[in-house]
Amino acid sequence: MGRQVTLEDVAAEANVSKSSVSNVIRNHPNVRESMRQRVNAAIEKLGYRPQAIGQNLVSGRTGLVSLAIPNFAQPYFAELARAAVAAADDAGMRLIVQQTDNLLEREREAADSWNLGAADGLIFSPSVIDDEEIEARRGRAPLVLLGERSKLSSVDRVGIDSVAISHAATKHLLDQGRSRLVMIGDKTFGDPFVVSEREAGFHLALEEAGLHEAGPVTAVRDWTREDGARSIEELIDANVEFDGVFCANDLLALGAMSALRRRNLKVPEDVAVIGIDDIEDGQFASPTLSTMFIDKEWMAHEAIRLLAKQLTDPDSIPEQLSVPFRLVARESTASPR
Amino acid sequence: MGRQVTLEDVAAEANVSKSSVSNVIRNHPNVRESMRQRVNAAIEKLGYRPQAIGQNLVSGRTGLVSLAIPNFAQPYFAELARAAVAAADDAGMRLIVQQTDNLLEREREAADSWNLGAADGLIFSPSVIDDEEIEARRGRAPLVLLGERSKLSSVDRVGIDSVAISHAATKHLLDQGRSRLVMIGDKTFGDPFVVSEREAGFHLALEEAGLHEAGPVTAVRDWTREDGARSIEELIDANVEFDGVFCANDLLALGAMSALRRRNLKVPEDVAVIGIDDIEDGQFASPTLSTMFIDKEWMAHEAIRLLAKQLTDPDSIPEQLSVPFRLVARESTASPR
DNA sequence: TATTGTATTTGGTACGCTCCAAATCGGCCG
DNA sequence: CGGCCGATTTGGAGCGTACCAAATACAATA
Repeated sequence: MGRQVTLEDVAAEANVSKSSVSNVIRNHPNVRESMRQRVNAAIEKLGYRPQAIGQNLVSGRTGLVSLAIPNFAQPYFAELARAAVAAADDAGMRLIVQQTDNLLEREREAADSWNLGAADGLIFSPSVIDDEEIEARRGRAPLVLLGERSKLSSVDRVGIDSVAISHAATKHLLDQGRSRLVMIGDKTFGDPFVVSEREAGFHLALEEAGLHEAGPVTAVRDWTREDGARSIEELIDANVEFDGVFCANDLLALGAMSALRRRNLKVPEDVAVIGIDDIEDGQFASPTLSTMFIDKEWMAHEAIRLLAKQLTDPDSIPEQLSVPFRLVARESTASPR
Repeated sequence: MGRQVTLEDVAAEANVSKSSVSNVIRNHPNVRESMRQRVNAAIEKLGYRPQAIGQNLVSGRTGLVSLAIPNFAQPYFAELARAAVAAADDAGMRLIVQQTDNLLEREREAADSWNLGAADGLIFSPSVIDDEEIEARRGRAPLVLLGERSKLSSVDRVGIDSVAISHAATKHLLDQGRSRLVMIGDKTFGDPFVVSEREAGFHLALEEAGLHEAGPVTAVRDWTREDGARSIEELIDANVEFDGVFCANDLLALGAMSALRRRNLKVPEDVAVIGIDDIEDGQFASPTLSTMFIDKEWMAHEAIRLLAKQLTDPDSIPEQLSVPFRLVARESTASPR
């Protein structure tokens, strides 16, 4: 099978120089019409397609950005990925994807500048690796972190103010008249920083309400439906009494609702449930799930913007942003009448 | 800021030739220990990282594969993407992602060999574009199609036997004692081939059961929860009587269940619902959703295998595979007692 | 027609790395 | 100690494209 057609082949076919072909392709202003036609004819005839590799070599850029997130199938990240692909597209970039599965080793690989491969930069949503290590492993390539806020001010970051979000979610439960609250999702596994922030927000709201005796916070392995369901069963089996559940994310909340139903507890009559993320499932769950909306499109858009900024100006000053959020009250936290 | 460190810089630092540095990096067998150490020291000192672009240029390969699917946020595709990323990783490849949003124009771009960019090949799950056009637009680059079966035998394809799957799903509803069936999801929008296959399976099962008078099949714009919900409301508003709903995918089914609940119809007591895909949500829906399991990991794995095969042998004979599936009966189709 | 200035075209080099043939090294045998 | 041979190392030629300075073509002017 014939090898790839190159610029040079086209030049030979059209009896012109490589440069002229290049000029036509990149439609350089000063190209005579006759030249354009001759070259285009040759391109057509040979079925030539510019090969990105060659272009990249010259420019030193590939237009590719690496996106490293824990799990593409998890709705929050799936929605984030969707937004990121779209945002990258708008910016004329493409995404190379990596999945860390919340494994430290995989996150290390992702953070390691060794593994950038062809990408011009990295957008990384870390889970278990800590900031210092990310900082240590990053090369000189552009890096944008996604997710929780961080003490690190040397890196561009599109953050989530988990304390404020959790506080608002918990306060909503309290406002709806719930007072015996539990939280699902704590710091035992996963990103220690995230969960402690979410837990902090939870406790903060309880204290503001004068509930100094905090409800239990259950540990989960991952933030999945299974874990949410299991947590509820453990609480019930331990005879914990509660009328409100704050879940560290919507997936846990959906799992929790599923287990509550299995144990014949009615949501929201017996127990109110609220999550975080506002994934689409929540709108169609039964009952519909109250949650904290997080603007994933904004996150993706800003992440791409920050990356582009670094690409343009490697010495730009890092920004730390905080994503917009708001309460979305649905059936799962309706007041018991 | 200092530019990228190159192989040549390392060679200069270590006082050896570029070739030797290259040998050490690619750990060529015949390299003396002293050489290895000297070079590694220099690499360490300069913080050198091989730049993929250079390697690619020589090999003509980037190790990147493009994955084009409609929507990363849609659970079926999210799960497929997750599996694909993992499978690519196992094969030492990485994925560049594209999202077509079921738009013909975007699918054309994806299919167009122009847009392969740095990728060595393309794994494409088409939705609205037809086979002939894909065939016409593909260059010589490796291509693997995902999704429905096709008449095209000139392309590797990991197919879904939609007729058989829909037939099995519909038969399950009938087996559970339902007889007034409707189907949600038809050929008006989206991939004409897919839906007509799914519809064909539906009708086939009805005819086998002697129900020659087929139930209505509602058209949907996309295959989303919203569309599933709207379809149910339209059916009810049109006073259609039914005790079983076959949905072309799980998302439609989840939307349908949500609307049924809103209209005070009990699932499965009043109406049984079944979907296709076995997305994770279904297990935690209320009631849990019966569905047809489709092995997405197998699909992803085979797709990568086929792509690798084409990369190895460009003249290999195209294969058309059919993904394994099976019925997963859950609460939503339990028999009314 | 010679001249000048502008519009086009072109040759050649650089990009970072791999690979291969040729050169060099080092040890061993006679 | 010279000669050999296998083990190492090295120079240099690409890989496909962009860019730039230099060369050439063309048109208009004197």
